[in-house]
Amino acid sequence: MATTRDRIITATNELFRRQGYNGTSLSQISEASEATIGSIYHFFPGGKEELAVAVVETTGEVYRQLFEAIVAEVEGPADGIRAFFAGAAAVLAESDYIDPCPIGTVAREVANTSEPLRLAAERAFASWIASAREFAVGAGAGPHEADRLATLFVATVEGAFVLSRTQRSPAALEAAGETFAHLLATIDAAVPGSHS
Amino acid sequence: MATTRDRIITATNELFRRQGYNGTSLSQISEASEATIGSIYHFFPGGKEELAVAVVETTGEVYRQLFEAIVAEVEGPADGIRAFFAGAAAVLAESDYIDPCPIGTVAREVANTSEPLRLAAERAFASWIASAREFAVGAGAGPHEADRLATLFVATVEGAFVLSRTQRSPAALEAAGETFAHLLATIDAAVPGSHS
DNA sequence: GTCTATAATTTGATAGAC
DNA sequence: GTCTATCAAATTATAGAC
Repeated sequence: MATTRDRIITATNELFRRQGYNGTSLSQISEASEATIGSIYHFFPGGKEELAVAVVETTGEVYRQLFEAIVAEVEGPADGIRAFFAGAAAVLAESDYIDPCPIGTVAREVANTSEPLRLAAERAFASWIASAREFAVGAGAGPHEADRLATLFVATVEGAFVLSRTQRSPAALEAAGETFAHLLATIDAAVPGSHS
Repeated sequence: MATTRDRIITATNELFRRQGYNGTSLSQISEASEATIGSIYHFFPGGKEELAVAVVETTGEVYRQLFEAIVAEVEGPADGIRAFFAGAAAVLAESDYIDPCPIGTVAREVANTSEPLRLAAERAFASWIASAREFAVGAGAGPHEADRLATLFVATVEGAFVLSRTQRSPAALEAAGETFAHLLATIDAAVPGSHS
């Protein structure tokens, strides 16, 4: 059975996915989590901002593990990446195009107004990039190429979420999946940066 | 001299870039635009939502023209794309990493709560994709490949904005620029979709 | 077209009983 | 740990004089 703290984080995560940080009120969180405002402040004395940091940290870790699990269970890096984007597209369509990732939304909203939240989002992205970098190295990329591919991968995932969600179509995620699979399959030619 | 309506749109655009839609209040817009709340409702009777639609439409058109101007003045598609991403990185760093594009932020915030705003963002993205598609065709892509590259291009731009802004580093935009220039330079091999 | 005044509601946050 | 009651401030929006 979920603890109160977990219920609050889960409910906030889902509300952020639909409405973002500023669009979600504590009263909504209280109602959705079946916890009183007093309980929320008991677990997160810093209020909404501290709660949001916890949500970003939790989600960042969950998604990092999810990425690693998906690509690990498929043979070959190109097919692993393909499976990842295909899975994301399926989840998005099933959820009626609710944002899969609250971190990107929150980051864009508050990067200039809340430094603790910006840093939490930066840490989450950094952990994804580190994970993707390892994956790229396993696919044959050199350290420099792996850096670049990993950074671009995370950016592409976030961007494809924005587009697919707005268009209510998996097209952007599909385009990203196919192109990235190709980049991994032709890894030496794909990244021209080794001579720069 | 700028009309009151233009001042309101410009000020709102800049506030959305820093704080997003829900994080920006009408009183802030009133102060920044030096127009009273009454004037705002005079020009936008539908209130904040109608104003935001106008901001998204205006910004979408401005950026479409900007993209076309940048790639037109450089020789060769690969270098044109490189110039585009390099320019975006420079603007971002100069502006202390304020979001270059309010549309992506607003789209993510309200895609599930305001259909008029979601549709405005979708139209803006569609116009960019159409412009990029023409560019890809000019670079030698077939119609199918051009569709895919153009969609991925817009997604990559948006995603690189999220990452560069959160990381306060141009790395993501640079990675996107180099990889996209390469994709355009090797256009037949880059998009494996023609046989699918 | 611009202004002030204000209505009605909601916000994030706190205090203190239990 | 959970609850209710409440605060001060801010929110979108409207009315009506000028």
